[in-house]
Amino acid sequence: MNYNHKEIEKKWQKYWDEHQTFKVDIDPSKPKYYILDMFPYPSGAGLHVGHPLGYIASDILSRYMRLKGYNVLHPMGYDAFGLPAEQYAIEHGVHPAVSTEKNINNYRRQLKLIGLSYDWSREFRTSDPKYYKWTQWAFLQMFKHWFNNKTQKAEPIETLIKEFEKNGNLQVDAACNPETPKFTAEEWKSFDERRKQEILMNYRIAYRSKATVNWCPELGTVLANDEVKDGLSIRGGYPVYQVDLDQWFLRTTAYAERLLKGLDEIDWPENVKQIQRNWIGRSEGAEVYFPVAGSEKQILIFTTRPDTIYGATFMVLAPEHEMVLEITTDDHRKEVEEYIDYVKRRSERERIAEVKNVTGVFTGAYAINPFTGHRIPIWIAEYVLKHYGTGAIMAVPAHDSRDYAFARKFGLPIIQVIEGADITAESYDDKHGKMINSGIINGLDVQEAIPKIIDEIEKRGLGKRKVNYRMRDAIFSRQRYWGEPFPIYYKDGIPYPLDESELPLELPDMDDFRPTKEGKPPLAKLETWKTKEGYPLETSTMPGFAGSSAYYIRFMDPHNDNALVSPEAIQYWRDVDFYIGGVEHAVGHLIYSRFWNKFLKDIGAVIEEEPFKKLVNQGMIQGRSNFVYRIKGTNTFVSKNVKDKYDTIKINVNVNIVNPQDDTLDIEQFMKSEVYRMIDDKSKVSEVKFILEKEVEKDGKIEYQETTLDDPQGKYVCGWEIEKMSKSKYNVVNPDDIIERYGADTFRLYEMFLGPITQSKPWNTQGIEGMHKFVKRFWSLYHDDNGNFVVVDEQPTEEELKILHKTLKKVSDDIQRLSFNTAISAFSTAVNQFMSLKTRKRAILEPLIIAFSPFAPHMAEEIWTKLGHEPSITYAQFPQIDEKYLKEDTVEYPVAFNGKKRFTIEVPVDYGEAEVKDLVLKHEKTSKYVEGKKIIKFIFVPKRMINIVVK
RNA sequence: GCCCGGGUGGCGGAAUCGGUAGACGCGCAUGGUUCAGGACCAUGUGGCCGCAAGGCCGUGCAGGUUCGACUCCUGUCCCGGGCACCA
Repeated sequence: MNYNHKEIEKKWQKYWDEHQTFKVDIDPSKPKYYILDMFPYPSGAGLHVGHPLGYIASDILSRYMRLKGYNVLHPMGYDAFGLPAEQYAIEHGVHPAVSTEKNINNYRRQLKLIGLSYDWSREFRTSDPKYYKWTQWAFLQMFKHWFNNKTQKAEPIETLIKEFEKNGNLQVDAACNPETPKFTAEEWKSFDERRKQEILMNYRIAYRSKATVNWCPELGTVLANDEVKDGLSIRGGYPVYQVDLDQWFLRTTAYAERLLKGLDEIDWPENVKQIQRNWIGRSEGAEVYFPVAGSEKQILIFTTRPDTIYGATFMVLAPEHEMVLEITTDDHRKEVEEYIDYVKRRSERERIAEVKNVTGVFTGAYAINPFTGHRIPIWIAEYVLKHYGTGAIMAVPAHDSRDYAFARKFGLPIIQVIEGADITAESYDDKHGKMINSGIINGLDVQEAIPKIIDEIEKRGLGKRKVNYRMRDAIFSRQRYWGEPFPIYYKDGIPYPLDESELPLELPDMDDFRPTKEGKPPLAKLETWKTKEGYPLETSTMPGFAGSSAYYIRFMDPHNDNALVSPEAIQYWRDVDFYIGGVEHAVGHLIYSRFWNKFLKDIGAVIEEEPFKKLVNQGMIQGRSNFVYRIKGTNTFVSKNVKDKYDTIKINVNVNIVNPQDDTLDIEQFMKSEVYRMIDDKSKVSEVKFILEKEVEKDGKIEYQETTLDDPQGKYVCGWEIEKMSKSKYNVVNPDDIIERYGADTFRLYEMFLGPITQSKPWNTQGIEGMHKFVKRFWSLYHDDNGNFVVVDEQPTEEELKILHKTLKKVSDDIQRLSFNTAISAFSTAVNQFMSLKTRKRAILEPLIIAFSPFAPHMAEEIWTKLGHEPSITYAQFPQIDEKYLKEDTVEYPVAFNGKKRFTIEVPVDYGEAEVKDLVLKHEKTSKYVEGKKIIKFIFVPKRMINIVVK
């Protein structure tokens, strides 16, 4: 019998399961290597062929590293809490725990079918109380710590209390709420419990605060900024509004500097680093106080262009700025209040849609420009954001395009302070040029003016140097059911932490998990949601990213009930060496994880500053969609090449009823399954008509003619396009089907062969045939036509050894640089060569199968045992590469004349320039190109090429 | 608008350091095998001219540097992604 993938793959998957082949433990005698896939959110749809791309790549690397003697930690688990399961539950009445369980079982089945070498003993899901105990624990630690800016580290809140008792907060430099009042030790001691807790809350790393948040009424929850796009929720696409609510936050901004610096030390794709830098949004500048005319009040602004302060001709505050109503004069109050109201009602989406239409109103108040002494009007406008900087700006219309547009619209003065710019039609925003009209900095270049003016600002006590970040603290609560409960209870409305001994605080079972009509979380409906003393517990739950923030740590020691991770485990495994996943997590998960890890490092729970040393983003596998064309207003479908004279609409048709070779539609299947979805008047299914096409040759050219169903030459040809693979486009290819037909080994190889791992590329089911052929050819190196094992113990030839060692070298290099497609090419070349040499020798074929085993592990195991070894090939040793066989005796040099290659010449490898030159000049073909010409230069690049310049 | 990627045969892609462009595979063509289809095997396959030998052109486009450019530089077009009133 010949190669039977079904039998072999089943056999070895069972063996791996029963023997726990990939189970790892701490082993100080071996170097560790931690390879992690971004764990999946198990959706009901299961895996399509695009999902395993990254898993297969990391699996090949894992298996390769094992062969190289590393102790490889390669785990898998499930990110199981979150909105989709709950949304599904609400719509279908299935409890999220039930649907999650079902989906996980399906995912596990599919993953095992691919032959992925996970240590399944470490599997967990984030919705398991044993797991989320440690998510809650980490939250409690964040609640009990503050961030000391001086040490750039989290410290226990007790140290802060001690300092308050000693010196108040006058000498404290902490990441805290900017509105925290200053107080002395005496004042601190005089505060009551409520006041003390309120103040401490301003310092905690996990804290509760009223804040303007993205409220999505349709989902009944608050969303993080990265869960909102263009004013709509990413999940569901529902409108999102800005409202003030009490929320839990993580003080991620405290770590802004460390998050930024850390990026320089890690091996991540440059674009992901760039996205994170952008998101952190560091900018240097100054904070400056502008006094309000005729008042004691001052307005603090942030600017990155203090050099242009002499050109500041007005000020603008965010409409939500707390001083707006204080400074507004009575004759402008009505307008101002109306404007604030107008801004509040607008969703972010509307604001974005109207970027070019500048709006704003005058408050009636004036400020004094501290450098020019001029009275400048104070306006409010929605283009100034409450959350960035201080929520107030000095407007320099000559050198800022937004201020310029505003000044032009409202007729405000424009003063140029940088020489040479033409500001008649637009502002000059560049940071180059000489300062003019600028008092003490006149004549300086912008770059010199900035530090000088900041020095002056500081000297005069007007403000100070300031680094500002665009990043905001992460909102950490969701008004939903299916998430981790907070280990927090309320006494007199003040939040207190549960004792660690009470963890995990388990999510109670509920039947109706819809949010209440008033927008209260589902848990608020539970009478029993209280501590044993009867204090009410926090009713919101943690967001989706909570459970995924430290899961990589938990995999190091997944069943430890006494600690997140044991000291021995973290000491040994330390961090993730290789992390692979989609680029869509560039800011969400990957920022939160880095933050979480840094915090855990500060409290001594982990060792490394950065959690993921190397990151790779696999590309997307796109689908090939097919379309049918329906003539508008009818139930008639017209074939692609004859559709142009009709007014048609194209509709995605299920790719499984279209022949991938020529895109012809299976009309019978179509009538059975698809038609109903596509026609307008469902009662007229019986009237569905088709206009087919047939090819006709006319004057030597092929033309398409319309024809009907009863014409045997007639066919319905579908249109096609490369699109994202998704259920709604009916272009999903299921890995189960592919594996059933071709086997997991072929599937793995084909996914890798499609192209570079980081690149997106279309799935093409046609091509897999070629890969299947290759796998069978590989198998046939070891077997005859009747399936007999035919490997023999004979001495290999020099030629065979050369092919083997070159292949080993190439494959080894390619795996290390993640170039799996070229590694497979190398195997293909080698197999072709061994086939024609009829190589049957153990000394060649045994090393070859070891090297191939990361790619096609099932076949490799089978051959390995036939070669007489004990299973499993997993812990075999990667063959030694012998340099001796990589060297050639001769080099084939291309010989070019004036840069054009004319012929090649075979030269012994040890020939020097003089000998090669001699050979080339004597060569019969050379005369043709040098005849009647002069040789100007002879260029010889050893082992590369020869170029002769003639004239 | 700004910031990253990327444009190579009919298709997926290769060329790792400036040195033989198109490896490997799909598809296609021809032949063998077969009652036939399929499977398998062999050969060919960037374009143009040519029976051939050979020649010319060719990595989005236009220039430049170099003995030599897919690779480096300048400009430009197109495609994909990220950010976008961020002071």
